[in-house]
Amino acid sequence: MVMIEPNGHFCSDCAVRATAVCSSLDLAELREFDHLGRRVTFAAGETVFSEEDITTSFYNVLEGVMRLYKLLPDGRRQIVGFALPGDLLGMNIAGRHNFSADAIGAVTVCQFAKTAFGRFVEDRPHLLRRINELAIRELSQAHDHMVLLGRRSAEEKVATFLLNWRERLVSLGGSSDMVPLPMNRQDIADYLGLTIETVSRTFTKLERLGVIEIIQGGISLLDPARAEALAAASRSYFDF
Amino acid sequence: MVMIEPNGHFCSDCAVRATAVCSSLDLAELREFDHLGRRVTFAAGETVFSEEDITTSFYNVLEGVMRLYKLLPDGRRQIVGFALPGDLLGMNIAGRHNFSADAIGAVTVCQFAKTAFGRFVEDRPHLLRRINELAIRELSQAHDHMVLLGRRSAEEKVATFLLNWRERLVSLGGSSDMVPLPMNRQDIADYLGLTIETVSRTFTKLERLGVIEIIQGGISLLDPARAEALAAASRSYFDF
DNA sequence: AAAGGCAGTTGATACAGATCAATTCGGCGG
DNA sequence: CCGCCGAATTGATCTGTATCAACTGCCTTT
Repeated sequence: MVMIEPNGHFCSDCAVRATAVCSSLDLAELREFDHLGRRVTFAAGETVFSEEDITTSFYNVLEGVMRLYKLLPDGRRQIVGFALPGDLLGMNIAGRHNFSADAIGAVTVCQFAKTAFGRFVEDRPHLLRRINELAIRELSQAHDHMVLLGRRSAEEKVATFLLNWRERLVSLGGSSDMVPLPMNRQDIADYLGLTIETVSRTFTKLERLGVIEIIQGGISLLDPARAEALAAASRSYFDF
Repeated sequence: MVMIEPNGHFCSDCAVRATAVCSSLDLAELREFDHLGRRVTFAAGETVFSEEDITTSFYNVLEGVMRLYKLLPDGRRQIVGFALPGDLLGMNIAGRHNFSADAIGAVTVCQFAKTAFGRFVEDRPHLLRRINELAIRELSQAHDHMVLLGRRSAEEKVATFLLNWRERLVSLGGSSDMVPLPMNRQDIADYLGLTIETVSRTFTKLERLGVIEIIQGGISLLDPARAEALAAASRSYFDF
């Protein structure tokens, strides 16, 4: 973990300015906000915080991808989400994180001391409303993911994952046919409630079907419509 | 759906006063709040709102149990949660519910028009903070449920469900050995990502093990410690 | 360029839980 | 009290995914 420029950075030219929590702040507030956060960088594989830890900070992801996960005592892991630039981490009840977070590849976050951040939010209901909005959006995504985990087949899971991941990257300015997958197969398996072998086989199957092409560090989405059809729970491609 | 006493009720003697959103309101605010909500009753099996519906109201559960679920186009169902007295429903993004809600047995809710409720919240940050707290608590529960759906065996799922359900009922003043199950086996199956037959077999198994006794409308928890052991992911009962 | 190592793929087999099919139980109307 | 009907249970069998095991390919180190 490396801290850079404790205060030498300005929110006004931050990359995630438009999408993150801070989108609800005006210029005067932003200037104050500058002094609250500090940029911190984590190397690939480093743990940013652990499930049992007492929450002392909020984190705003600026660059990179993180895996958010929970472990069972015997080592089984469920990844509850991947965090991308603009995502806010650290909201919790009872003062403890409810999942762990690792950097996948290098990650830069904007870290806020919980107390200072709390004071800042105190008399800014619009910021609180923005935080609430983010929490509810996440809750909604969590519900969608429950459907996937509880009721979808391996093929549907993988196709859905690829499409959703692509959509998130597109909304951050990514291309729509090349889909980078910075996480490894095990991460994908633990996200989808599958084993690494099943994920691998399903990728291969989708490739054989001409839906995707497996390339270094990701996939190329050859047939998005077909992928949608495989992801959806419709009985067949053309039934209505 | 039956509306009773549009305004003849008082928040100050509401059953869920202490646990619901309204716990953050003072007496003066409560008096104002009286005029915002109206009590509405739903019969067993009635749908309170559907996933596609535009959100026009918030609902505060006063009595009864609701199932919250999402459907796939081909009819597969995932129950994302059960709502009990004190729970707040209707928080959403983009103005649409993100799941459907049915009454299991008779249900009474306190219904608020979204616009009026929104105005009331507007200049009451403490209420907003309370709502945020509830949203984050639900998000945390959602994460726990993802672990269950993605990484736990049928036996662990059922044992975990029974313990968690009991805990919720206890916190509402229920007894701790008799656990009523107002939902049917299909509901439990759709909540746990299992089939009805697997749920039934697992209940029978737990009964054979002497962990529970299956009784009308619920179970009796004979051996809570053993149930905990089955729910947890430890390798064995006594492993170090 | 060879060697080592880890991530990913592929194959063979096992098994938990799904599916299909009766059967039993319990509440309710006549 | 009897017969009906939906919910729950139980049984037999099937199957999707896990598990166990080997192999491949790519990057890294020397």
